[in-house]
Amino acid sequence: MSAKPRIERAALEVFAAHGVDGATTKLIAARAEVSEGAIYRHWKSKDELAIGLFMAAHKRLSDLIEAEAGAVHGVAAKAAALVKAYCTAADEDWTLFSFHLLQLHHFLPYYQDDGRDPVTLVEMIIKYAMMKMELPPGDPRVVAAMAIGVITQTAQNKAYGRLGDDALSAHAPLMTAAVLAVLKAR
Amino acid sequence: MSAKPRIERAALEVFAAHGVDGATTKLIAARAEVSEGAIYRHWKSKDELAIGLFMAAHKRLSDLIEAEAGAVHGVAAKAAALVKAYCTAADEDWTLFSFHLLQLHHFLPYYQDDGRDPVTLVEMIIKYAMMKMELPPGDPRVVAAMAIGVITQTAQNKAYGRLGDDALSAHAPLMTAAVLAVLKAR
DNA sequence: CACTTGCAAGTAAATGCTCACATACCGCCA
DNA sequence: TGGCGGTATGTGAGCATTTACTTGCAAGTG
Repeated sequence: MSAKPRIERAALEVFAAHGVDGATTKLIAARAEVSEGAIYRHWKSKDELAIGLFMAAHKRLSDLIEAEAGAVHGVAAKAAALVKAYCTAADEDWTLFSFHLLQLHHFLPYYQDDGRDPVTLVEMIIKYAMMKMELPPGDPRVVAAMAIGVITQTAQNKAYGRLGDDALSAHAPLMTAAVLAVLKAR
Repeated sequence: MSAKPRIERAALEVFAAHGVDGATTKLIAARAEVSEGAIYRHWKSKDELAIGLFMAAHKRLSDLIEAEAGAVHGVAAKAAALVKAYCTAADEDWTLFSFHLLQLHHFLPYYQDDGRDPVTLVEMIIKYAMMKMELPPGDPRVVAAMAIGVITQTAQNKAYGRLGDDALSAHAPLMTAAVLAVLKAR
């Protein structure tokens, strides 16, 4: 079996557990049952490996949000779509998702803001809904942050082991109601 | 002027910017305009320094939540108190607060759960309110996470520079309404 | 053969931390 | 008051270890 996917999995787990700076190439190699040199056959540096994994998660989540939210109309449906996007990403690869969640701030300097990150996407949805009077007025940046916070903090607490082993989607109905309530609250 | 407080400030800034593992003792010393050795006159290790700072922030926030929420009655007032506690902590020392916010997961293994962390405190408030039928039933762990997420994600986006330079408390009314909406939503 | 993938041993640089030494501070008693 | 000793504080060169990464070689593949 090829080493590359094994290294990716191992790196993901180690990065999620120890952070990018706390992770060592030795640990990653050991976990993948591969020599350290093997890593450098496929990536130029530890950081390139980390960035690649992070961007994959980032893109996956952004794509899901765009697809789910773009397919429906009305605030309630958009809220449900947002929750569904996060839950799908979390359920289909929890390690990748939690790595993205917990290490976000490490990579902020890297990703160019092409407006395709989750926060900006949600901001735009909210702005549009406010224009159409489907939502009461208010700073869209703050409203977006609060709505996303409902989901991400729940996911974080799950990552911290405070919510048991249920999939994130087990809490989707509750989160959907809460996101919608946040959007409408003022 | 004594070096200890200067080191604490410098460490806080460097930890917040680079993370605990990414921060070097050399950088901290340089920023504090102090020799590296001076750090070790006051702390046994870099980690001890980091843990000390983190715990100070952790305790401050927990104390504020306990005090503010303990002084009022009713769900609406408790929600306002929670927001006020976070805003006070953030406004009185933003560097300390954002360090605590962004590096939380690094210190999770350390703090013994004596039930005095912010999440547990909020969970207990919610449980009690549900018992008294002031809130609709639901998993208190998830409801607490969602309510806190409204505040922490807003703070995180501010830390990421997405909300301008206003104090966190500038958004307190909006956050209070949102937290209350989350608590009641189902 | 050409090319990719993997290994084991190694390298230079960096990191956290120490230690011998210097200086500032402070109570104490003549 | 002023000199004295003990302690707390700060220095910076230096140490052992760890780190990311490299390199020469071998085996698999087509």
